[in-house]
Amino acid sequence: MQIIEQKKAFQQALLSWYEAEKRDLPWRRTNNPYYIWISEVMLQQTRVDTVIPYYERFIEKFPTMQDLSEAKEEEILKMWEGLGYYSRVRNLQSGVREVVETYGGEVPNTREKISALKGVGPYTAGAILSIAYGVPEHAVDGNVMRVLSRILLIEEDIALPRNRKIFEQAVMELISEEDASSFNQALMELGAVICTPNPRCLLCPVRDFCIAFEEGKQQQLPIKLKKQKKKYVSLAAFAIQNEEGKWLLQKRPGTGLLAGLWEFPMVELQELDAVETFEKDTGLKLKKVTELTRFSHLFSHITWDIHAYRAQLEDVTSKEPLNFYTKEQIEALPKSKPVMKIIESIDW
DNA sequence: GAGCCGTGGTA
DNA sequence: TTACCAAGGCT
Repeated sequence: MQIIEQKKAFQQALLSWYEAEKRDLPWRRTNNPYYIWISEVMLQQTRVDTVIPYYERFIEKFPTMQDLSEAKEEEILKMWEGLGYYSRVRNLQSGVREVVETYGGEVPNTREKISALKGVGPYTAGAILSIAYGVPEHAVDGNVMRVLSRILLIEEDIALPRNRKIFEQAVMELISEEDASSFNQALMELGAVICTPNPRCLLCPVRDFCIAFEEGKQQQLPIKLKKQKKKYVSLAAFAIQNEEGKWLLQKRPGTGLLAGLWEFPMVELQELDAVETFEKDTGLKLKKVTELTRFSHLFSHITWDIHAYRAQLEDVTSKEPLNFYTKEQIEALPKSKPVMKIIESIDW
């Protein structure tokens, strides 16, 4: 394989470009393994521009692992509000607690130990090891698979998990032992700004090493076959006020979609009328029902069609205790995007 | 291994 | 508007 023979030249071209062109990102100004860890978790399936303000606020609120360890779930969810994939922050806290308790507050520096931490998979383990500690370990994400599939003309389906090891082995062949941190970040940076899905090959620092470019196949790579079908769910949400003007809110279950976030009571609609379905499902009686808004919210795998209503309770005596909150209290609770959209439609 | 788990940007 | 994407991991 010709690129292996030119390994040193490839490394130099890539690293020189990275040193000259790399973006000035907050987490590139530190080697603190805890901060690198936070950034890597936030960056999972999430764009750099989105992450930056969350990262800044998070390390300001929880500057040390001790601080994060002692935080309440409500606090950490609030700091994650709007970022998505909320289990990430619970797993992060769980992993940090384990480091504090088991490793004396020192993030371990071997793949085996660090991979055992909650929320740390093969990519994040390699990223922390190489970026924070300089360990020459692979950190294969979507960028790296796209970049290497082109440079090495790897035509295996990157949607299949078992093909990851092809790319991990390739990185271990090519990685710079002297600067594993910059090498791994450079591959990702290249994928983020040059070797994008629509590649800008004329600006590429390693064009001369790219087999796909040589053969004009860069647009056809990477091969990604799997595509998911979406589910559609129709929901009715009710913003219900009591006599004091407070609003009925409930917390979602601790696992699953939008786990632990707060929302107005919702029911899934089949054929029945929204009010009828709600009263049947909850045992509550509504009055003064008016329509608030209707919109769709797209998740990665589900589409919610939400009908939102404003209402009051006909019968305040309920078997279960109902919790009502003021506008100020609601603003302080962690909420999902759909809920925030409903709130925006309310004429307070 | 396939499905689940958010959100915002982009063509 | 639709579809796909973006520094993945868990079950």
